[in-house]
Amino acid sequence: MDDIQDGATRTRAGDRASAIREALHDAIVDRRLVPGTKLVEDEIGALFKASRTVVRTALQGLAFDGVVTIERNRGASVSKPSPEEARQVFHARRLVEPGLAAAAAERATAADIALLEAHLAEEAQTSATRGPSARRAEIRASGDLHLKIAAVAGNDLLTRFLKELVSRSSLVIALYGRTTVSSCGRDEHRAIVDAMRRRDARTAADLMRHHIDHIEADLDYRAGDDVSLRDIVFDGDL
Amino acid sequence: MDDIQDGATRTRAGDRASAIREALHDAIVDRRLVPGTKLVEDEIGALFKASRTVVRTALQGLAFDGVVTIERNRGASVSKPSPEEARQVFHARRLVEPGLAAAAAERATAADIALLEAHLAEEAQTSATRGPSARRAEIRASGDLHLKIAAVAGNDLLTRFLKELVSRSSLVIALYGRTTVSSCGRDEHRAIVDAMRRRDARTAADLMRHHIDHIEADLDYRAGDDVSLRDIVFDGDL
DNA sequence: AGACGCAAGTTTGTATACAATCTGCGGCGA
DNA sequence: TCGCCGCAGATTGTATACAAACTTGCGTCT
Repeated sequence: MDDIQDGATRTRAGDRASAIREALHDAIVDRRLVPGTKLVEDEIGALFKASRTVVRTALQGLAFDGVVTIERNRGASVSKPSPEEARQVFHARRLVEPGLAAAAAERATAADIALLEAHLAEEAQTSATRGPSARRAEIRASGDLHLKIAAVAGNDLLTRFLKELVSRSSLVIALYGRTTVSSCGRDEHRAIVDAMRRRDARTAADLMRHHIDHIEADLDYRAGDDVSLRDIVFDGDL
Repeated sequence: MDDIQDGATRTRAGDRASAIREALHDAIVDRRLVPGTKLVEDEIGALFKASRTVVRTALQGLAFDGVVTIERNRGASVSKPSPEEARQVFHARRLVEPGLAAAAAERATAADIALLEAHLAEEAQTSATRGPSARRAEIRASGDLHLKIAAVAGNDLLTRFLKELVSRSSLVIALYGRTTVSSCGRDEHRAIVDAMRRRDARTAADLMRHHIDHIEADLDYRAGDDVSLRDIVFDGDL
């Protein structure tokens, strides 16, 4: 918890709580803050030069996003989704995203497609680069495409919900991901966008479904299926 | 804003913010608080004998649920979804609920079915009763069945999301509903539960889709498509 | 008479003070 | 030596005080 301030989208002053919230949110989905990290109100307040009052509202907002967990009298920490929660995240994505992809395929304008293609190009570029910050950019970009598709579909509620799902996915992958990244294959992304350009809603939905299956296939949920502890202590893989 | 305190599920002391939040949430979906009502922090604080601090967190929570809108320096008020938002709510429900119904049909145990049937019985009873409070109970119950089905499907994330959608639907119906209630036909509810007992996921999903269509068909989105005012003043229906 | 502007009152935004709770360490006793 | 009790530090929960912003109504000027 050191180089966070930088990432803050220095939004208009006045909504400082939102600024802090976004900065922390970014740090979490980027995995600069790993699951389990304690988030002490005073520390964050000092970091952003804000009183505990505004830090608190920021943390509460993150708790609603599901990326932070608040326990009474225990404070806030970066969420550690259980395997069960992780499964539910992907179940929800399988249920929602194909429909979103189909809707996007039907509604996409030329400008929308251009935006998505630009995103693919950017993905290709960062994946060529090496280094930890490039890798972070890659992780983030892979989730961003899903959000951009949702935006094209044009339903703000579903977009917000998917944003939550993608954020949680980032935590899940951090905890249970086998390979550190790879996962969100760029080829699959390209295929989905291609289907959209062809206005092929059915195919876009199918490709999206498989894509999500592939992401989840890279996970290994054995890591304390109940509340862990027993498995962790006596198995010792981790 | 008078007889709210009563409805408060006097939950365990300690989480007073949640108690206030639930009480207000109930009051809103019950339409005891109509869209547009201003929610002043001091008033609510006096009502619940709590400081503005806890009232604030409660209101922020409701804002995340989407049933309350907070404008900077303007305070909180019960949300007034625009026709566009209303359409998005039902679009989201059409996308999510059939899949939820299918999942519920596959997973439902005998106990689950019994619970849903009990709910149907209760619905039948309250719909026989007259009076405003019975009508309120009916409105609430009709939404509750959808949530119970989601609970059977066993995905907490989707259940939470649907809870938000149902709450917003209540506001939408309050604003754009043609008939005051009727809408959520009990017959359709029964048919859905029947399909679940038969483990007929496909039919359950189809019935749910049609059911949602029927609910939305009872709406009339012409009612100030932009920001109203002009229409309201010069049309005078209301 | 109408419009503009100022000032009082109301309401929210933020900071800070105090109380309650939890955590960890050290001493005491078996 | 091990375990339990209790105190001290740290951290959160709640209340309150003060500052900033908005709203409203009145008075004055044109």
